[in-house]
Amino acid sequence: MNVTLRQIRAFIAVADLGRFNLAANSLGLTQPAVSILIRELEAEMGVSLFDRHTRMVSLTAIGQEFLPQARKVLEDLELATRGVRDSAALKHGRVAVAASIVLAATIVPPLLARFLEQHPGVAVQLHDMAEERIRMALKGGQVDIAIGTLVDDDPEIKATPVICDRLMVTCRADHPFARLKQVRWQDLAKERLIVLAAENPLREIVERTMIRVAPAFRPSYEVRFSTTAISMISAGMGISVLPENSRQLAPAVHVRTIELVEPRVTREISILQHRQRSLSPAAQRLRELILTNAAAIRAAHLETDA
Amino acid sequence: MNVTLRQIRAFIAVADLGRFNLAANSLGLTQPAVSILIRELEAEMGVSLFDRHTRMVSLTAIGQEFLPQARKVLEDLELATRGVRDSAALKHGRVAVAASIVLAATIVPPLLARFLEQHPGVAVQLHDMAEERIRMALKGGQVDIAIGTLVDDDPEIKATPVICDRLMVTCRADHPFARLKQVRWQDLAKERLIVLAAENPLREIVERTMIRVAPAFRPSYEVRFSTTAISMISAGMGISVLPENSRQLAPAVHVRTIELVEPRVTREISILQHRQRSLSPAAQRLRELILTNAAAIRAAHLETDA
DNA sequence: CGCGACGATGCCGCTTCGATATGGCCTGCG
DNA sequence: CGCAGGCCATATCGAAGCGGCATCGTCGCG
Repeated sequence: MNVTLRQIRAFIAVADLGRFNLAANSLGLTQPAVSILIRELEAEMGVSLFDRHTRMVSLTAIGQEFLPQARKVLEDLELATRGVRDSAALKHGRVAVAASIVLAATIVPPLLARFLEQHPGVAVQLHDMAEERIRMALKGGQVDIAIGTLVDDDPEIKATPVICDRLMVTCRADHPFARLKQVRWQDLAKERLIVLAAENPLREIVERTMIRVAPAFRPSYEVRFSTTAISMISAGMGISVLPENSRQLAPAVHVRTIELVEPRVTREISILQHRQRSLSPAAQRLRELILTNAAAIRAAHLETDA
Repeated sequence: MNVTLRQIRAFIAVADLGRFNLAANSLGLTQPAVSILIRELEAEMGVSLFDRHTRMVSLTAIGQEFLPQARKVLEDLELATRGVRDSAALKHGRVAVAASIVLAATIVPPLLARFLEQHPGVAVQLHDMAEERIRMALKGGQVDIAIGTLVDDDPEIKATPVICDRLMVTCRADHPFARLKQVRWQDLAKERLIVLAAENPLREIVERTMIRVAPAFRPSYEVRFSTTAISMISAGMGISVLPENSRQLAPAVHVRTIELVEPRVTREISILQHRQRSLSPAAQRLRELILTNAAAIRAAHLETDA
């Protein structure tokens, strides 16, 4: 059994048009070609599908039964391929992107907004999650791409750097630091420092650096979310070391961010993706958009805050 | 747009088997051929459907989306063509059916008549044969289906019950029994009983029952065919226990059938078929027709006789 | 570090497909 | 009643598509 699509297309055309040569025309073939296609199909099925009167052809009972089914097969195929093509063309499709809570609240939304503007048919899901969970979400396939920091190299995950995020001191406007242009890490040793919970990759970075300039130093508070840290700063409970981006989370009036030097510490924010899995067209496009726009968008944001 | 069935078949095979060369094997092609088919399909759609890691291939998100739809198209096509082919077979097929001599003379012919009315092109053969030979005819493939009784279960034969046939006393109109509504088995003990030959399954049933109510009883005559038995009854030589259906064989004026109780004995008449062999469309259709019509036809027959 | 498994690619022969030409049949018209 | 015009079937030939073979590149495993 080897019915071909060409045979079926010919069958439908002849059934619809009632003449072999008309059908041939509509298929861009010649009449003998159609004749042969129909003959093959009939041989395949072991029945004649058309009654050939000299003046025209008409469907046999069996042919009539077969026609709607043949139509449906062709339609379904058409639909399926169009679905795929549309996904490819970003007319629809979906992309799930993960981002740390801070990034999901700062630089990511404008990027997604721009993406959606260009591709309104695509469903975008933003999963904001703790940094440390991103890796698993990528591996598990819950998200297509992620925006975040890769602390240690993972063979399964590919990272493409997008922007560099400086670590800054965040303190209240009435704190002595607030009037300085720069603060050194060792200046932090005398302060009450609010740090993030141990699971957060940022904590690791802060600790590694502090240990070099003030080995005996102990943080005063430990919180899970940057937003909490900022609230505490705002309440005068201490200061914190946070990525530059978090500045956008702070109520601008009460809190200041000051450059932190000796050493300058940056962390790379990258687009993360599973190394083996290829990106869907939508994800692919979003990735490109992020790569080309991220710097600009970030710059714009910091400016408006400053 | 010109997706071909070969491409789709290749796509499904690769998706299922996870390797190009395995898929190629299952399709009866070589690996490069499959490679090209997939490449063409992907080009057609404008997306890659598989991620090729060296060790194996896996579906992309879009591929996963496409797979079930592709499957459905192929399945629908398969179904449609099979439908047509079946219809074709029903147009000029043949079916051989076996039935016991009694059934072949009573309920079977009207069923075949109705079948032929609906499917005039089908050649139907009715093999009337002794009950005990039916099983071999089925196993040997001489007949497609049979109508009869399956005495003991046979693993090779599948039985679908159609109607229940009561055992009745058959006697001449001037016999004392003829005026009764019911006769008990033990009443038979004093009669001259005509029984069927030992090969006939019915004989077994009659004997088993009689032995319980009259252990010492011996039949007076033994014949091979029910028709013979009825002729003998008609000649006043004795009475017999026969299935209700045989009544139709009796010349109505001279012979009566009376209900036989204590116990009521019935035997199931089933459609028999070989368990392994699948039925041809014509046989399949005949089987359905018997199942839906047998009861009605039998009822009609008994009524006209009564 | 080399071997083996797997997919991609290039080349060649064959099958298949379709166009052209032609023939047969029926119908409609003169 | 015969001829002309549609219409489908058949035959032949050329082209293209398809599949097999050989080979290459790559990655993973021992």
